[in-house]
Amino acid sequence: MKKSETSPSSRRVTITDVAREANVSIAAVSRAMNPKGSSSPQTRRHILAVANQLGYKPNRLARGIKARSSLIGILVTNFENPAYLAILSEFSTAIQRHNCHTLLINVNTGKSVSEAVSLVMEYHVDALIVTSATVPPELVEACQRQNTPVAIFGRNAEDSGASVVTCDDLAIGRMAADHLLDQGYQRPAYIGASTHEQATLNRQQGFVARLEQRGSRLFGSGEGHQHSYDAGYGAAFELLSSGNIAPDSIFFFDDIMACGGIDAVRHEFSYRVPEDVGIVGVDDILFASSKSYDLTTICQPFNDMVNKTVSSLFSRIQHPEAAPGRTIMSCHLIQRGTTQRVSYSESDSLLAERPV
Amino acid sequence: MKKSETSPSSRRVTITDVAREANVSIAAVSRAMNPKGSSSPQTRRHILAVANQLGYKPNRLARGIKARSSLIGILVTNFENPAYLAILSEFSTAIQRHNCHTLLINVNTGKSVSEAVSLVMEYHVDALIVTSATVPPELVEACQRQNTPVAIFGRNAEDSGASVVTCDDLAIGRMAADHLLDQGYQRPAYIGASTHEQATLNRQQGFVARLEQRGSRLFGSGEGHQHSYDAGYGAAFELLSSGNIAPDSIFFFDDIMACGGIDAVRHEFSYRVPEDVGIVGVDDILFASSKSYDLTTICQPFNDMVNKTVSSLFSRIQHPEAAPGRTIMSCHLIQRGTTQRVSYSESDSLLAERPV
DNA sequence: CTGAAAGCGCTTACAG
DNA sequence: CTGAAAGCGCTTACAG
Repeated sequence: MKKSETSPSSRRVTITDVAREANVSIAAVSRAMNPKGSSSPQTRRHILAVANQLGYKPNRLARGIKARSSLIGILVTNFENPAYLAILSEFSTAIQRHNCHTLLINVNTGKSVSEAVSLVMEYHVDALIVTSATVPPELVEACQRQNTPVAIFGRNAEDSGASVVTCDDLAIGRMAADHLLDQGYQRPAYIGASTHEQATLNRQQGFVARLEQRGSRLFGSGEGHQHSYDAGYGAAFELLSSGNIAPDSIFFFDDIMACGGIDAVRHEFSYRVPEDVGIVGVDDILFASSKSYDLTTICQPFNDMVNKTVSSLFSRIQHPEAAPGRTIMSCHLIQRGTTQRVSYSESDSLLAERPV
Repeated sequence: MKKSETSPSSRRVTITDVAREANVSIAAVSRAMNPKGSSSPQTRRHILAVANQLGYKPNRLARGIKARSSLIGILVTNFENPAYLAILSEFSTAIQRHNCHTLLINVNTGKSVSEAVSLVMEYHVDALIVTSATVPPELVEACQRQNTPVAIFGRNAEDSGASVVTCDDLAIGRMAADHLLDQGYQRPAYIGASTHEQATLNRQQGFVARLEQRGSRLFGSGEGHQHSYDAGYGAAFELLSSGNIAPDSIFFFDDIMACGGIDAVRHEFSYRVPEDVGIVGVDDILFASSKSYDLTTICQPFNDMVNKTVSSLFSRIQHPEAAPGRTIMSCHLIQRGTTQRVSYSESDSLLAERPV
């Protein structure tokens, strides 16, 4: 106490200060601070009291050089999709619950995923989470060789060597197809995001396969160039403008695009939703349940996915030899106002007036 | 090369490996890696080549214990406000541009701001950003004594000792009042978020002051309990249900609440927006410019604010003695479809049928 | 410009 | 259970 009282120094209090004040070795302090260090109850109590009194907090950086850093890296690519705010919130909460912290890497900066990975490895993160992007297997392997388990969230990366937690995109596509057909829609279309993404292709594939399986087929498709409202709006506009066969329903890659699509349908063409055009999205973002959109959507259990990702990572930190697992979670469809049709008579349709 | 080739070890390559391979001291390597270390051009070139070949990346944790950590802590409290996804994205981008990284702390976890601060200090972050929350001045001072400059983003914290970058909430309130009055609305109301927040009170105060200054007054107010769609919906519902004087326009604390409000107005009461009820929000979130909401809003220049915050922090890292500055940015109103009225005749109003 | 050495704050075998 | 010592990977005066 005396020392720290009199010195107006800006020095942080270190383990040495605590050791001096408590009349023990720094090793003793280290052990007392660490739950699994051996320390007699009295000594530990005393040391902890002194540490507390001095306001001592271990320097995590110094600790990290020998032991673990308590840092979990998270690579985020999807800053346009509103769903990711909740996902990020859930991730940081889960990570903090494990007494670790989140090193956030924004991969939008024109930085490639590989660069981002190598960057984050400089901090010796204890684990690495990659959201909605794939990572070259060599890279994953390189991380794991350095005892850094990797998890891929929201992408069904086969043979990645990483833990994978995601939903089955084929199943999502089938679910959308079933629902639209069940509701009586007859000319379903698909609007995906970038065709560079496997997820876009997989949802389309599942969608188309199920349509054909039930004797229907795909009545058009479009592509946005990002996961955004504008992209969905634009793609829907183009799809419905093209003179050919007008679809009577659209399955969108995600909700944010679907919201753009709904607005294009309503405001550019004055078609009614769901009577003239049915809409299905994916994600159940906040605005999907708003009165204005009231969007039928396929809901991925994001919170469960996040928690599964984090817990699997921490168990791999404990058991480094364990093989990375794959978890495919199941989604469920939430029916809302954009797909109520069932007993809808074709003759009521505005679209029916157009040459089909 | 020979060593690293033959050893299948998972050891990371360290400065020692590079020194050995390049036949120089580790000090030489350290200097060569550091732009401001003195190193002859040839030596540096050679060392860098070897380092590169070996795939050497300095361990930032080890570096951080003597030098700076290159970590910037960011405390986030607003994971419900969609605007924060873009803000977070911009922050991480700006920080990465400075070759630093983002330590994200979620303060929603029931963790108080003070706890979060002390936590982040264990990582010896080079600077600390606090978004939309205030920090006790003692805490700020404690950080700055340890050479960690603090910035407060989006809250007008007077005498905080921290750098402050925000907008003037009083001015925002006045701007909303002027606009509603200019558009011919006569019974403006205010719906804020938690009354515990100074920002809520300040916007209301500016709003009311300007109304009265122009010979009008506040026709009711409400409170959501969070910054959320549901809170806005609920508060608007209550406000319009209460039998007294029905407001003909509502200024909401932020856009996400305003969107809830619009939907309540339209779907619970079948009032028309903007004819019966005008709506103004704040933030210009993505959905504010959607066709469905088309919300008049007061736009804070978030990107400029973020960049100003980051650059001011980095300049304080360079010049620790410099006094923290205050930057009050100016907002602008974006007029959209929720407030077009001007020449609107009172007799057309649905609301006029109610006893006023 | 360069190397040897001390040191940053912590952890972890190793003896006792 | 405890202390002395070595070590983690790096940086930074200090001599040369």
